[in-house]
Amino acid sequence: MDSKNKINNSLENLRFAVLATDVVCFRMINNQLSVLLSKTSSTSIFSGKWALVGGLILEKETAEQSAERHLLEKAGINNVYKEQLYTFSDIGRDPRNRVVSVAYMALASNDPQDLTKAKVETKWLPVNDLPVLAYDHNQIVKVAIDRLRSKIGYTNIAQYLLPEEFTLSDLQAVYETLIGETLDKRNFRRKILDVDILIDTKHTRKQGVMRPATLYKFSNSKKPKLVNIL
Amino acid sequence: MDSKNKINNSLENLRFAVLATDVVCFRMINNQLSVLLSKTSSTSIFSGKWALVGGLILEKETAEQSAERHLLEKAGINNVYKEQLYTFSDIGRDPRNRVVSVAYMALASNDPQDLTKAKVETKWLPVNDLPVLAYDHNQIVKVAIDRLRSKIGYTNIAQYLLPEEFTLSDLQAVYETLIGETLDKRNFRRKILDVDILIDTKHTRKQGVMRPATLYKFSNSKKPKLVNIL
DNA sequence: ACAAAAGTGTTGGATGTACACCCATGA
DNA sequence: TCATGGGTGTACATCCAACACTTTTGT
Repeated sequence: MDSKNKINNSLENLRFAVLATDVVCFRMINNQLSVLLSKTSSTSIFSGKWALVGGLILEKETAEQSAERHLLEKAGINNVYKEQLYTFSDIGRDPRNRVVSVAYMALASNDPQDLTKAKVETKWLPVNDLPVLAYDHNQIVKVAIDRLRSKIGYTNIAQYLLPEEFTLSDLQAVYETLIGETLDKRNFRRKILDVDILIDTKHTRKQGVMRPATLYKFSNSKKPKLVNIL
Repeated sequence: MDSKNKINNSLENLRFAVLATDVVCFRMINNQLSVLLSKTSSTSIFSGKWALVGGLILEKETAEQSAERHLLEKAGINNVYKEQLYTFSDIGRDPRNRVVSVAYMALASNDPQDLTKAKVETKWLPVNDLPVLAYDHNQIVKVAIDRLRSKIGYTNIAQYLLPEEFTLSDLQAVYETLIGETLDKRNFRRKILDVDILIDTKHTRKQGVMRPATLYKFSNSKKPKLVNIL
């Protein structure tokens, strides 16, 4: 790469790969961690298999912008928490061409989809019950689950899986599902209230026949104090 | 992307980017966290500036293989701990072409270089004293430092910055440098020995005029138990 | 009055922190 | 014998885990 000519001459050879992004978008459904899938077109080599939402990165967008765009255009999801997960560059991961994919993890709360904007068929499946997905997408989901499980322990990331206002029982259920064990209600409440990241909204929610629960929200003004639940 | 023709016709347009990798290789020098830099060629647009070690990803290699290759070919470094850091895809990060870089963090112990294999001029600089680097490499280094600082708290990653055998004082110094505060010697030793990841090699190291220190090594057989130093 | 989830305190054990002196060695 | 880093124990405070019953509501 010493002269400009050399660069230009070889440029076509160096541009051998297509860039893509895949988004592992999680959401809690009936206390199960669920992932957003989209149906591949019936003419693709994975004809009819389910895949993550994603697609090509365009020349004038960053990987993150591309992930946002695909989430919105394909699934009608906008404005959710998102973080870069890992870049998958195995040579044969797409049998047709070399495709390098920058994967993202996204976390949504209830009912995040505006289906009028969704261009492809999507569905949510519990992560414990996934079929064989297209490409290496099972592997990508696994990496995302590991990341989410580990971050729940030392960050307040759980908030992105909940609506704006939620009960302490809702929050506890998210923790319990993600770490896979039950927690003591009294200890959980004391700890989560002690670290001072929740605000009592003074609202309550009645459901059915039980005593109404008070609703809390996360105080995003405070510095991200760690929560050491178990 | 419905027909094969459409794919082939547009493929050249979709291959707009060059893929590269950049490696943030850390090492402790005189109790300072230091990073490996390489000199850019004097004909590059960053003529003479220092940059991370890295380069293009080739058609037949993964990002990780490419990072390994560049570390070896350019800096003569082989067989070090390595983990994927982040993928940088900002549109203007290389002023000449669109270059998407998959960055890695590498951790080396003392004197990891075989300089007979190093093809370019390199040096190690303390991270607290870096000049303006080429491209967005200052930003990449910052991400790597943040990652390392945070992982030191809940993993045993410190081991990769030390030689095979080391004293407890060596290990404590790595922790102290990375977290930026001093630790109590007795508490540090008790905790690190309690978690049962170190093996007493029965060797000792004398240096200068002091009492010899016993050398330990990490027991990689054990499951990666966490160390909660501070 | 009952069903169902909300909400609430205490105690014993474990863990973490603060702290200062003697030891082994080579010069 | 001195200078240097190596190595050791205890007491107090704090944090964490285990544990069960009362409250509020709608039917």
